[in-house]
Amino acid sequence: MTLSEEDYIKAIYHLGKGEQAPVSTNAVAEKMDTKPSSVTDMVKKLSEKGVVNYRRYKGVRLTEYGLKIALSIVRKHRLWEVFLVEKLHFSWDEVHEVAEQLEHVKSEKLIDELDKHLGFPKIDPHGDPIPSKEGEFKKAVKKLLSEVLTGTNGVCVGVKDSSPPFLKFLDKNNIALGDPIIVLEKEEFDGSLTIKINNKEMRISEQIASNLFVEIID
Amino acid sequence: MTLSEEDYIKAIYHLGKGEQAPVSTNAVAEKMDTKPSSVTDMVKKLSEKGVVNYRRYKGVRLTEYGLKIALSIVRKHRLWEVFLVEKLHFSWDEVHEVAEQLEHVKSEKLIDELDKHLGFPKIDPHGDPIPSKEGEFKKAVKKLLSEVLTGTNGVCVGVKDSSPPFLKFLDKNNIALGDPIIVLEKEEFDGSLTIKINNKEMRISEQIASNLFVEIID
DNA sequence: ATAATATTTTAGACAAATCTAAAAATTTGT
DNA sequence: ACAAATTTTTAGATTTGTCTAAAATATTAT
Repeated sequence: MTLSEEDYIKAIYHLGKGEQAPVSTNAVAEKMDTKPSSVTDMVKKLSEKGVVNYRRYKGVRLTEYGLKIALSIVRKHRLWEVFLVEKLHFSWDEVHEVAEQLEHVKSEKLIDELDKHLGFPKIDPHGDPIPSKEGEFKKAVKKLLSEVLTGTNGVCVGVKDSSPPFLKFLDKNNIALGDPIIVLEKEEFDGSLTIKINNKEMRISEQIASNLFVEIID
Repeated sequence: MTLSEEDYIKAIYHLGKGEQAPVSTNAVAEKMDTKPSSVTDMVKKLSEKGVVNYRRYKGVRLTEYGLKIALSIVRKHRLWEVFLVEKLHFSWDEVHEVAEQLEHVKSEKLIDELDKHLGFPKIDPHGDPIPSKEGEFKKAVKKLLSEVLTGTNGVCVGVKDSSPPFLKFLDKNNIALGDPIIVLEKEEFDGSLTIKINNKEMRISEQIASNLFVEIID
């Protein structure tokens, strides 16, 4: 697969939400910042290679083979994102464009070893799940922080209460959307939590925890 | 710079030994596994961009600007090689083709942080020096292991005594050419050394050390 | 149902990087 | 020094991925 082909496969995958729905030429063109006619050309080529099913004017869908390729690219992309954040101190919003380049590097051993080096993470810094080598992955689920089990890894993805005092609290404590979070301990007595966020441990009250949404792997 | 341009720049750099000597079209073609006519075309383009000096039939040389680019590519290549060996357990002979891909990833922060993550190494797993961000680097020097200072990082590059018993000894102890080596301690009494090789500590006699050449940074 | 609108495809052109075959310049051998 | 051999360049073609403009198909609104 060439660079360009891989980019198209990924775009079709992401637009296909899961995978099934056929994706329109225009949608792909917009996502890839290119022209619909270019998409038509590429999609024909991918179809000949057995990567997508395509009928003219009817949109395009990944085949099973194409889905496998897409998942392996997504896996690489997300593992590299974890690497950049955990090992190289990138912030979660800086990683995308670099991972976009790294995901195209071809070496099975590289990815296997990177996975091991990172401790086989199941979730990336944006809270999205990382497909296994075999292309399986769990869906991410949104829960209130107060409802997750001790030991859970997740990512902050939203607030229930968006009042200024609460937002100010988050800001003051350096908690931002997209931050990875781990629940280390739950205090039975008052429902307060010890969490690790941005590599810093802190304790938060049940009130706070029940107003913060996190995305976790089910 | 495109992928292809970067590959040509690197080839011209390596063939130029240091940098100065003009490099023949044929030599570049052979190194890049392409045809001389393709080299001529590319070299014209690089010349227009100010990367090389080129006069037809006279060969090609990097400009100062071109040299800077070459050194930044070499720096990236060698830092990735260190990463692959030290963090991902690649052996020194597996790293090249993967580093060849990684070296093209564009992100200044990525390389700065990688450098930091690796502890600012000065030498790659093949014993070649790593240029600094500013494009400076020390020359590698070949010495007998017995002559280097405690704490030195180096790479096995040859033997003085190539008799079967000595080679058998190296083999039995898993010491091969290309292996990275660190001198941890020198025993004054008998001149024996404690070294770390292949991530394993071992003690070797002065006799052995004075028959093994290592490449180090001066 | 059909006209207007929007989407998608086709046809033909272009730039980048490569190739082959032939021409031009350089180097070598005597 | 000059013919032969070698190296290098030119000219023209090819492939990949893209583009524009026009034609074909599908969708929508009345």
